[in-house]
Amino acid sequence: MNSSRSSSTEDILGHQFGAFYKIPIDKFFQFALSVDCVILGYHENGIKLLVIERGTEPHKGKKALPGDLVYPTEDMELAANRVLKDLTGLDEVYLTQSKSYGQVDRHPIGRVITVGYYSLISVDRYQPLASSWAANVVWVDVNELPELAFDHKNIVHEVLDNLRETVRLQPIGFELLPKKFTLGQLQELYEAILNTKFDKANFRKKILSMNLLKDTKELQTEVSHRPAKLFSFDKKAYESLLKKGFSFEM
Amino acid sequence: MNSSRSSSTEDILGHQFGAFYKIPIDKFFQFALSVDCVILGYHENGIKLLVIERGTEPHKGKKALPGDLVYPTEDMELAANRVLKDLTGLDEVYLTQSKSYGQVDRHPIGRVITVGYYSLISVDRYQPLASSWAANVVWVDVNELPELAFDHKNIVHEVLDNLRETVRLQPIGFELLPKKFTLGQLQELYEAILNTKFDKANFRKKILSMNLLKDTKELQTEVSHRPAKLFSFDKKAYESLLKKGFSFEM
DNA sequence: ACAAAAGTGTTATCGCTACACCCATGT
DNA sequence: ACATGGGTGTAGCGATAACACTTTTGT
Repeated sequence: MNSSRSSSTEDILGHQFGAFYKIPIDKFFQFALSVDCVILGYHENGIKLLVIERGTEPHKGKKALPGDLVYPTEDMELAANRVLKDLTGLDEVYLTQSKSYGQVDRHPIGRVITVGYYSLISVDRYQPLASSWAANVVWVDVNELPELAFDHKNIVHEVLDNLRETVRLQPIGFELLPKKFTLGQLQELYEAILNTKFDKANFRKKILSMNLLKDTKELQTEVSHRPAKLFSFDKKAYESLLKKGFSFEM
Repeated sequence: MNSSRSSSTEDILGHQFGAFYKIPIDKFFQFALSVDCVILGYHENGIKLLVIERGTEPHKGKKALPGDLVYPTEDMELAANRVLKDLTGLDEVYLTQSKSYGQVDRHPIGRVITVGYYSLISVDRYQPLASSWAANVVWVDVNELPELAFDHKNIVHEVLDNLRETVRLQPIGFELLPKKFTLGQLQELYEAILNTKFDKANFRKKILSMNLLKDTKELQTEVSHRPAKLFSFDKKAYESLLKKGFSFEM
């Protein structure tokens, strides 16, 4: 792709500030790009993060976000999907770009820019792949994070901040639940993310009044109390409401 | 910094997926990194974007976001500040990272990843620098965007979406106004960003009830109607309210 | 019978909307 | 005097918080 790149001192990129006049353009093509995935799930009333244990230096033995270098001819979104798929077996899940991190000294081997991605997955769909590194994968509670390699702690915290904002304004919480869920589960999920308590009656009235949930006519089974109705998120309804100016808010 | 980088096939970075086993690590250090700045101001009841006209190919003659390549030893936030300072003479203004853009084919010269930054400036503080390229700098209304080079239109639109969300949840609108402003100006600003109308009385009651504005005891001058009080944003008050669990919302 | 969580109804209050009205200044 | 935007008060409505209560299942 760039084998024929000019290495003259001309301002080929057209940047206006003269910052790199007289500096060969090749000198700027020294960066590597990686993606790091913040994969979140919901389990046992808590938000859980998928981390791997590093087997090599630097930061050997520490927990880290799953990630990888991006190939020079690979779109970075594709790379993030690749990491996610390799690790969890899942694709077609919620996957969104977060921030980028590029401190000069963040990686000992050279200038590596990393782009954070975050993914919300339904834990019941997750089956760790039977591969050599699967043994190193663990879920940790986001309220009890271990020490993480590189600047991964920053990445996670910024994602969680972002999630707390987004979950209030967009119906993405459902990504963390099974297709069919009870209102109780939904409420507990919101309570876990936002670290609050809601009144049961009021929570139900609010969410049901939005007409975003479809009653599946099924009931919970194998619970030692009154079984709850199972609902599913009605994406079609949401999209048609959006067009009419509806805005989700919790 | 990376002149001593190993080019063995070892998995030096410790990535777990085997994606690049047998591929020399050097092959991954072929990216360039740039920053592109979405510099927004508020003038004549509209949100304005600072663009430059490109003098060189590709996209010669088109309008583009001001940006530059990042030096291999430069932090990208620093690069964004550099671009902003070179162009507007301003520093210490609101400058935040937006998304990154890395489509394989987004730049003809090679694999250039760009990180979008956005900045909110008070137009009354802006003085275009007297430099050779200053003549190519223009403000355009964000509702009447010209064709933009590269994927810059995407960048601008994502920043504006982001701004509309953020301005409702954080008191950043003030960055676009002079230090001292009237409630009328503040209301017009919110109306311009969110593309709505507010009731004057209600807007005032809401914003004043937050106790975030300091009455400067000064009045507007040279207006042909009753002069308005001038307020300033009380950052101290905001920060101490934050600690008590206050959350801004408009 | 009891525990445990599902599910519902009622009331009081708070906040927001809509709208009417007055005020100070320049022309 | 009038035009213009600044600035304020209030009545009514709707959403929400708080809380009590009933229902259905398993043990």
